[in-house]
Amino acid sequence: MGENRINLTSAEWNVMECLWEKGAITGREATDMLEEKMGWNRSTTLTLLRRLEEKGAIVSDSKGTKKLFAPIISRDDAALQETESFLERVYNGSVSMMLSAITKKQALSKSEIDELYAMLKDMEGGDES
Amino acid sequence: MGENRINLTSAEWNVMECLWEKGAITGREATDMLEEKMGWNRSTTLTLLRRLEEKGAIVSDSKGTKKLFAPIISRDDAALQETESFLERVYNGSVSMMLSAITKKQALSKSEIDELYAMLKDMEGGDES
DNA sequence: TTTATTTGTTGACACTTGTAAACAGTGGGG
DNA sequence: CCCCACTGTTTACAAGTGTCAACAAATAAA
Repeated sequence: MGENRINLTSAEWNVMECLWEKGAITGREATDMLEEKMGWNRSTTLTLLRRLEEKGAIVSDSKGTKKLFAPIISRDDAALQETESFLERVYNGSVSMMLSAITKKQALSKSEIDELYAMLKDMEGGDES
Repeated sequence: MGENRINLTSAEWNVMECLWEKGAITGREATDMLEEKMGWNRSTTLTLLRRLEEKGAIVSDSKGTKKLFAPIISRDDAALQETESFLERVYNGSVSMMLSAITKKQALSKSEIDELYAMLKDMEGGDES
């Protein structure tokens, strides 16, 4: 596939979260959810859905009157792309530089630390049980 | 310090990088650097400098004809703020979730892993007992 | 079948961002 | 003293974003 490089705006992320959570939703469900969660006007949500479809992030299936929207790009892919451009822009692409910046200001929670630890151990192949 | 919540755009980051690198620069130096590095027109750089001053990210000192621009916010602070909003938006504020996403697609370099490891060990050591 | 309601489509508008041309003050050379 | 090069200020403009109101098609309700 080639239509990559899809860039989601902040508002669009909120819409996508719904799609990813539900898998596929009708316009009604979307407007309800986002009215609830974000206080958005119906039109706002529908506009965002249209724009998302235009940029190829989702597809819509018009069965009868109602439309069904479903995500094309996965949350992982979207997140990863965001992450790459973010890391590049702010930390010259270095993860550890970011981690260092974070921990300099606010401590990570114990559970967060544990998780990271486990992850790294895993990657390394665990040389230090 | 109270005028926080400064949000830098992608283009503005490039300008700030110069300021952070040099500490303080004249308009001339800035336009030269960014013409070199980004291919920007003189006006573009000057506009960005103005906007950055408007949003309180830098200050200018008009000594005689030439202006001297200097950063107000530190790179660390700017980076941290970006990081927070980014993590929130994309990973629900979870660092480990991000790390996991990254490593799922591309392996971190050995040195990157080592660095992270050291950092964590350091943190953990603090509240061992 | 009229009318009210639901659902989708268009048009709009203010604001931000990226880029730059046009204009203006000024200080040095000739 | 006049003009030029240099530096800074204004104005502009197209795209992108966040938000909706208006309008239209279709359906359910009266």
